[in-house]
Amino acid sequence: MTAVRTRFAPSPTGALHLGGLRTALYNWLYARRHGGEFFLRIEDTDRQRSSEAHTQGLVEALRSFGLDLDGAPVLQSSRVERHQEVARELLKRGFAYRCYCSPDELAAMREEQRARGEDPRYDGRCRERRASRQGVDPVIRFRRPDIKEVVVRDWLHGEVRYQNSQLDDLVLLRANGSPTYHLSCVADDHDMGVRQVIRGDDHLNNTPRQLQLIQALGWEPPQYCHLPLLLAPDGKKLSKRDEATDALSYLRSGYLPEAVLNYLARLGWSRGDREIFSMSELIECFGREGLGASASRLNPDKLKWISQQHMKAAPAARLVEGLARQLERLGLDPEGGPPLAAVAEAWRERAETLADMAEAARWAYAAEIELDERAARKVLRPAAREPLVAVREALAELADWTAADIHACVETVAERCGVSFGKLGQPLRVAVTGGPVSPPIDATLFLAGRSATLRRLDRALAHIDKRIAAAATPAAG
RNA sequence: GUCCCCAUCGUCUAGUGGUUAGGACAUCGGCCUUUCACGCCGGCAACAGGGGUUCGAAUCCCCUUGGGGACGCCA
Repeated sequence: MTAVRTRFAPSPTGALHLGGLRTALYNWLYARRHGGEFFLRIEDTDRQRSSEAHTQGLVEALRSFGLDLDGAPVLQSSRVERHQEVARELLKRGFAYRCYCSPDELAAMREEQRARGEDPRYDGRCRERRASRQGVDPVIRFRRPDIKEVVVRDWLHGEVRYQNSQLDDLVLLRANGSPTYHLSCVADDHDMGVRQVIRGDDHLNNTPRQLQLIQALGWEPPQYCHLPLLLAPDGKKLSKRDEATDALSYLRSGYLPEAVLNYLARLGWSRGDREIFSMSELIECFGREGLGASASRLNPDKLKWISQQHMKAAPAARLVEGLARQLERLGLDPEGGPPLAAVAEAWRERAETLADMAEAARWAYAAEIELDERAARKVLRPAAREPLVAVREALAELADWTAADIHACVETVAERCGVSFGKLGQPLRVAVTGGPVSPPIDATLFLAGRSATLRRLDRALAHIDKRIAAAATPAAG
């Protein structure tokens, strides 16, 4: 049995984006599924574009989604000495050489190649060079081995063959001595003991080069799995500028992390007809057999549905925690209103996200509500006055403010006034919540609390009276 | 341009030579109902095109088309 050690290796040049999160998830799931280890490596060898803030952001983002790491994150930049050592080793053993070509010279070379209709690639002009060039710091180039083809074995793509002639002598160390991607990636994976490299499809073409390097170093290559890319809903490439690609934005908008992960897992992976997975079920079920090879588009509607399914199943405590955060975002104070757990229970089946939940529960926490004009016009009409007055009285005298008692009370009043439950319930709902939509009326009044209920009923009654008065006075004009 | 990858309902997908091509989201009807939602029942909807192989292809092979990726002293 092979040991399982996976890693997620993003470069800290921006926030964690959805595609990256999915790659991280698959690596994490595979490791957890097989009792292996999952590492995070920050590929920050390009100091220009990397930032400390982004590194922190990536670490925190993974934590927010519950993808726990084995060991501390590895900063690639902290390993340059090791990379240089590997490069020197290659140099010593003749697998690499110093190249004195200037960037301008290389650009000119590529241009000529293109003009001649050839593929632009380094022609190896420094391969046999002995002498150094005055005042020029050389780069170290890998000496591509002289074999006819390289075969990449991939979980998803099977055997992918590359003609050696398509590969060229890649730069291992820059003129300033810093390592480039291929070198550091290969060296780090080896040193970290990574056995499964699960990464985006955009790396498939890099793999033959890395394989050659690994071979020259006499190391054991890892298993490869190149995942298809994620596309925007319109089928276009996911743009980094798009807000919807920032993984954390989904948490901010009130999606449960496990819902986002469930959704992402199912984009490119399946297990029969099953759609909903808890995190532990995901770990239990995840496997390479279920992986698909074609790119998939993001579908916000499906995400919402999955989110709702998770809202229905989530432990109350998780909902409460998230709801508190969302209420805070809306500037509402949970202290003044009903218990969050009660609100969460009332809405877990009718909110797609925690943000929806908070927004829908606004009336339960806001000091005052605003009457929805349409709803008020429709149900707060003169005919509703009498039943509302009656129910107000009955509610004021109710011994216990419980949902069951409220229900009985409303039912009794409706009967006494000769109207259906709904005919009384809807005006009541609009009076108390301001709008036409809320949980069942008994739960709604219970959540609003007695004093707010009575106060708002009085206001609604006043509203109706104003209407009656307006109708009595001939309209001007 | 060269190389590489991919291709089943609008979307996510099941399917691995013989199925009425299944499920889910969305959508459209209906039921339930105190509003909304949940839930339940039902409808619409797909094998990109063309060649092979085979008694038989969504499944295997080739070509075309379409989409994506890679061709850096970026990662």
